[in-house]
Amino acid sequence: MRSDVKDKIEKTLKKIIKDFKKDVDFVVLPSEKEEFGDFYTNISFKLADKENPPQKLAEIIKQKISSDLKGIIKKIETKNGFINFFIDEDIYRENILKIFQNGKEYLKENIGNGKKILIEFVSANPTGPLTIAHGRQAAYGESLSRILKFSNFDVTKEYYINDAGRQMELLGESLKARYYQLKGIEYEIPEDGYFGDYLIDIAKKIKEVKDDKNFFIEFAFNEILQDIKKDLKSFGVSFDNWVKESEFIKNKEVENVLNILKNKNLIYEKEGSLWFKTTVFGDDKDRVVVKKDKTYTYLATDIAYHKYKIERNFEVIINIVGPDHHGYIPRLKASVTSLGFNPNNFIVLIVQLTTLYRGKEKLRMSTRKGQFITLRQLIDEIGADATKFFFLFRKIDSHLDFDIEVAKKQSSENPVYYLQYAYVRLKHVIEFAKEKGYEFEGEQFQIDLLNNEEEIELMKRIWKFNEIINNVVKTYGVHLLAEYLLDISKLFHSYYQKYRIVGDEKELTYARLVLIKSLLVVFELSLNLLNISLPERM
RNA sequence: GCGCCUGUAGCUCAAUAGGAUAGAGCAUCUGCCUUCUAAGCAGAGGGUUGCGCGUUCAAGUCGCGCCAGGCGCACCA
Repeated sequence: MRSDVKDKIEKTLKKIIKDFKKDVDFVVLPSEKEEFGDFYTNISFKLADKENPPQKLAEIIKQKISSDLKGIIKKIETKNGFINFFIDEDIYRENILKIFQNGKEYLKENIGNGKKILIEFVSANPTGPLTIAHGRQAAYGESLSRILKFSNFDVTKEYYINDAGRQMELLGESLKARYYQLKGIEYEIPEDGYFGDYLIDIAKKIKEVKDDKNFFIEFAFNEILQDIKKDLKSFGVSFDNWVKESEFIKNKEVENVLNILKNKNLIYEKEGSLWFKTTVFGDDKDRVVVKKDKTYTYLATDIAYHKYKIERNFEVIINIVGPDHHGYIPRLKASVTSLGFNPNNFIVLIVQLTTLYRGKEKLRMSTRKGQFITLRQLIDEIGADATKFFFLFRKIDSHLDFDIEVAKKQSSENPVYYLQYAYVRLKHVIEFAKEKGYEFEGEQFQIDLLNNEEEIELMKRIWKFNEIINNVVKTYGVHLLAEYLLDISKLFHSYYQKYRIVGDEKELTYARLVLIKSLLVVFELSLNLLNISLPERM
C-alpha cells in the first residue's frame, strides 16, 4: 500500500538523520513531475549549513539509504538538492492484483481506529424549503461522513431541528394569513413573516382548522419537515438522528445545563436577563441566555444540545455550518469548553455560499421574502448527480458561482458525466470480455505484460488512492477525491482510445483485464464515497 | 470600525505541512468514428497568482500593510 512505502522512506530517513545530530522536520511527498520520480524529500535543505550545502548532503544521504530500500525503490536520484525516489514498478502491479483479488476491502485503511465522531450538518430551520446553500452543505457532509466511515471512524450524522421560538410563531402566523387569504378573508402576513409561495401550497392542504393555538405552527412545521426529508432523500443524504430543539426545553435540560453553568459561576444577571460569561473563553462579549421576557435565546437551547452531544461520548464533534454562523462559533466553543469538552476536538467547518446566476443576473436569496431557488428546483433542472458534483469538486472555502443557464446548457458536458462515462466503459469492457469467453477463474495473470507508459501511469494513479483518502481525512477536503477521480478518468479514456483491451493475445488481454477490474473497484468505491450514482449505461 | 472567507488563464476552479518549469475543465482553433459506447481521443494558443514590503536556501502558500468582493458583528434562528 502506498502509505506503507512512504512510511518506510520516512523511517529510513529518520534513522540516518541521527548521524547528523540535528533534529529537523522534513517531508516526503509525491513528486509533481515524472523526472522527479514518485516521491521526493527536502531533507537535505533542512540539514544544510554553510559547510554542507544541500547538494552535497543529498549525495551523502543517497549513499546511506539506497541499500535499505531495496525491493521498493528502483532508483534514487539527487537533483537541485532534492532526493527523488523512483518506485519499483512491480509494487504497482502487485497493488492492482491485490485490488483485483480483494476488491475495495484492500483499499480500506484503518485511519480512524473506531474513533467516535458526530457530524451535525444541514440543520436548516423548518420554516421553508431547503436552499442551494443547504444543498452544498448536505452534499459535503454526506460525502465527508462516508469517507470517514470508510476510514474506520465511527460516524453519527445528525440534524438539529429548530422547532422552538419566535421563528416558529412567525411561521404559524404566516400560514394562518395564507389560509384566510385563500378563504377570501383579509389577513396580513406579519412584517417579518414568511412570504414564500410554498406557504400558499401548504395552506391549500388544510382541510379543517383545529381549535388549538399551535395548530398553524404544527401544520406548517410538519409539512415543511416532510418536504425537507423528501428533498434530502432524493439527494441521497440521510441522517442517523433528528434532534428537536423543543425537546431540550420540555425535558428541562436547558434549565439543567444553565444551573450547571451557574454553579461554575459562569452565569450572571444583568438588566433583567441572564448572561453567559463567554468572554472567559475568548468571545468578544458575554451573551444572553434568558431574555427579559424569560424565554430562552437560541444559545441557551444550543448549550443543552451540545451537552447532549458531549454526553454521548463523541471524541470529535463536527459542526458543518454556513458562513452566516461564523460569529456564533466563539459562543459554541465557549459552551462545549465550559462543559469540559476539549475545544480542539470541536470542529466547525464553514461551507461558503454559492452565488446563483441565471445568465448574467445574480439571484439574491431570502427565505423570508420567498425569493430563492430551492434545492428541489436545482435537482429537477440539472439532476442530482450533476448538482452534487458541482458542489463537491470545489473546496468548501471557495465562494462559488453557479450559473444555472450554463449548468443546464452544458449538462452533458458536466464533469460528472465524464466520470460516469468512464465507469460505464469499464463495466462494458468486462462484459464484452466475458462474451468473448474471458473468464477469470483459475487464471495465472502475467501482469508484467502491463508495461507501456499509459498502463504504468494508470497503475501509479490507482496506487495513489490511499494517499488521497488520507489527505481528505486530514484536511476534510472532499474535493480532493473528486479531482482524483477526474484525473484518473482522463487517463483511462485516453488509454481506452489508444489500446485495445480485449484483443487476440490471450495473456495480454487477461493482464489488461486485471487493470480494468481494479480500476472499476476504485471507481465504484470513489463514486459511492462521493455519493454519486453508478449508471448501468449512458 | 472589528472578525472570518475569497482574489490564480477570457470564464469556473485546483495546487498535501512553504518546495523544482503554477495545473485542470469550459470557451476558442486544428485533426480523429468499418473493430471493447465519440457523453470519447490527439494537438494548439492562453499567466507579473489583486498590489507592496518582509521572513526563508525556496512564497500562490507564512507575516505585516493596502485594494476589491462575500458573509457576519442581536435579549433573530
